[in-house]
Amino acid sequence: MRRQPREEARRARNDVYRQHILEAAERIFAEHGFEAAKVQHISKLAGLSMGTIYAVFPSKTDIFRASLEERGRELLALAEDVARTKAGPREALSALIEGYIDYFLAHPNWLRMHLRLGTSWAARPSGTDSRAAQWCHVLALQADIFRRGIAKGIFVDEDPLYLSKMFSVMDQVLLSDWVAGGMKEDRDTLIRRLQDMAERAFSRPAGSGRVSAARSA
Amino acid sequence: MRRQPREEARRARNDVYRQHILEAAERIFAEHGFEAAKVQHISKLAGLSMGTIYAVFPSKTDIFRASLEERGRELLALAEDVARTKAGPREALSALIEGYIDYFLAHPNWLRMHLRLGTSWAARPSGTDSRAAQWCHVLALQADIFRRGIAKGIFVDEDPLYLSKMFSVMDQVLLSDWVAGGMKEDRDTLIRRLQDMAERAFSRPAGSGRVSAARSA
Amino acid sequence: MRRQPREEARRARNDVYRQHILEAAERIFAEHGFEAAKVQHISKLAGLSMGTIYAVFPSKTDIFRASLEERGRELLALAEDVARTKAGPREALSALIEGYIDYFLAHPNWLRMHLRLGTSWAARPSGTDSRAAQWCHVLALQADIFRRGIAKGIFVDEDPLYLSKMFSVMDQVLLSDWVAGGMKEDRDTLIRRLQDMAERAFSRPAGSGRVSAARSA
Amino acid sequence: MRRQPREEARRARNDVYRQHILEAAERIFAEHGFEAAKVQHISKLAGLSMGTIYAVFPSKTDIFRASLEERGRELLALAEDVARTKAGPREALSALIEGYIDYFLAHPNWLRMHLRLGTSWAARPSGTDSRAAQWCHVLALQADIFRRGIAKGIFVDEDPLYLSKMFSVMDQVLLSDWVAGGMKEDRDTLIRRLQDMAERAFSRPAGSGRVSAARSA
DNA sequence: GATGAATGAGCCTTCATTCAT
DNA sequence: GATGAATGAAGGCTCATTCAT
Repeated sequence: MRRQPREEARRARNDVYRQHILEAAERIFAEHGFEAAKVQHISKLAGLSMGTIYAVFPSKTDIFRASLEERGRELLALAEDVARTKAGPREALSALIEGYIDYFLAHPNWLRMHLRLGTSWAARPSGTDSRAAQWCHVLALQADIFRRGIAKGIFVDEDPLYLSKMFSVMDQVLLSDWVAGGMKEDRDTLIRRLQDMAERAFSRPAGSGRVSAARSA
Repeated sequence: MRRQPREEARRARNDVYRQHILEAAERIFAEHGFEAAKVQHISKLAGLSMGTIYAVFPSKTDIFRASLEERGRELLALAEDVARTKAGPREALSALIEGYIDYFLAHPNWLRMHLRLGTSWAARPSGTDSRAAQWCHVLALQADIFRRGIAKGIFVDEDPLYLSKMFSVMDQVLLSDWVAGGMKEDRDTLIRRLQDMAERAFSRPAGSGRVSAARSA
Repeated sequence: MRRQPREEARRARNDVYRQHILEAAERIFAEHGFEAAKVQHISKLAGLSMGTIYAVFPSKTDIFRASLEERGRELLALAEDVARTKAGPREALSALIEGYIDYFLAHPNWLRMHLRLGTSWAARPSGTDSRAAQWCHVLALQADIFRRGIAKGIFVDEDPLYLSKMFSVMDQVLLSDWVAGGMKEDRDTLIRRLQDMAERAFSRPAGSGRVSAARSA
Repeated sequence: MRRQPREEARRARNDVYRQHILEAAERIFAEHGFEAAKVQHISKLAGLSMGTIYAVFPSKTDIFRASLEERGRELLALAEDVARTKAGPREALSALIEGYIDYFLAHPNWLRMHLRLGTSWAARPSGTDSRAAQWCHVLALQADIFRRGIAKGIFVDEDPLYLSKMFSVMDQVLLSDWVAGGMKEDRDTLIRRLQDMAERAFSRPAGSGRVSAARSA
């Protein structure tokens, strides 16, 4: 029973280190990419010794994975939350947009790191890692929203997963464009721009189906 | 005059090697990314010795750059051609879609490699290399098409560069989705899907013209 | 104030390594020459890992240069000291002989390494490095002693730089002969042999030149 | 019997190649040193293909060795000739000086290559090769001249091999100084300078020793 | 427990040597 | 016989990981 508090203390300290390391790592990974990033740099930036880093994470790859998964989990939770609470597909999409943009604004390094990966929305990421599974999960949740929207005639009749991927990259392009442009626009402008784009890209054109199709050709 | 044919032969052989190496390299780079790709692997896949590889390319980095630039140049030429010959913004966009899809279908590994980079449409690509400049050029050409379309009231009134980036990733997502799905759809289906998506995403919604246009200007 | 000792300790350890590596390297370089010497060998001989070697010296070339320069600096200091303190050219030469022999006896591997270079007293050493400049400096200092001796009618009327080079190789031959012969003679014998040789080779023969020649014998 | 002429022709052609390659090699070795010299360069300079080079010499090392031995043999022959024909030690030394200087003036690249080795007069040259043996032979022949001179009271009473080595480096320094200075002095000046130096360095000083000293002056 | 110096496996690149033409 | 393109073993250097303090 005496060991309990000590164990707790250890765990608490470990968690503090964990977050601290992840933040440093994200910045390094964002700036150099996985391979070019040196654990030494992470250690320096975090102000922790190599030993401490390796006491918390078994390997460089694990740090990377952890970052991807941890943030991914948060995004996933966000998507799940939206999927659970928002009945209307349009409202759900709108909520996702707000949620994602807020999240990325809060974690710009992770955004850059994520953008660097590029393959996120591609098929088979190099490692058969759980990060891919996670991302698939996010895409699936989004796809589900699209599926419901398609069924209701709100969204265009395309493969929901395809729409889901399109949605994700739109999100990413918007933000990467924002990063590239010096992060000048404010949150609401970003949200509106993405809302507009999504509205256009995914909404079934008025009167489409049957008749008006002739006009769109 | 006797030396001429020999020199030509050498050059011809060198070009064959060059293409052969680039193809092998693109596959390796596509699968592992630049850093994790080992020249040894490229050499094995190409069925050529290290020495031969290094007789054609001075370094691993040069192979990478060459691939990016060579293909990039072709894509750029394509975009320039479209920009020059197609007067109407809508026709130009349509021609780009056909051109890109045909090109990527012919070079799937390069597509994957390109997708891996991810940063193409992001701000500051890792190296201050000409590849970035090239990509910027492509984006600028596309942006010009959008600018003309916006001026004519055909496309939505958004930053043309932003639209240009969106267009590029849509292209890439479509194709990466196609790769992920086992390359089942045929060319025309792909083109139509992308045409539809672009039409929706970039065309000024019917009725949005006229009145509100004044405000947005 | 706490960091001071740690920093000092690091520096001290680094210096120990530095000397240790240089000693091992000198032996390897002495035995194989620069190109044929493998860093691996140095590492093995020093009992240090590659990483440690490269933590102290940035490159193989730097190890070589460091050795040449470090010892060269000591020799240069010796020559400068002699040039400064000894008024009479003959005493100066004598002091140089003692100094050099003592120095080389203390650093036989460096002697062999230096002998290998061979070009020390030749025109254009391979690298346009400071080592050449250093050696030139030593030769110039010696030449100055000869110049003064020539002016006083003590030394033969030849190009001082030529005499300086001759003097240097005599030194080297004596010692290399001593190394080749198993290092049997003691310090004083070596010094006497070189003194005698230098006396004969450089002193103005009796009766040559004017009057005072007689006194110089 | 038909094969004989063909065999002879082959041998003759081979000899022409051999000399041609050696000359090119000497220049390359002189300029870059053994390790840094590339067989490719030798091939280019000689205007012969790699295959031809390797048809004549089994390896790069063999080219080097051949050059050293071939020229060394000529020098050895020269020394042997002098040793055989010149009775008086002083005349012999004088003849050697003329012979060496003429030889080196005729083969400046070999001189530079030889100077680069540096170890000629050092103890144990890296390879236990015949070149060392050869050089030892030259040194021994010279030593014999000195021995005779010492016995006659003409030369100073020092180890003849030591004197022989000293003589060799003096030769080399003189020539390397000449090379360094832009090869301005003419043959006779060089010979006189070396004669003077040798006379001073090796001759028994007047009045040293008893009787014969008078004669030696 | 924390440190950071030490380790050494692994990669890019070169060049002596070979062999198909 | 001559060619020179192709080969691949080997070496300099880096950096993820460990362990003595």
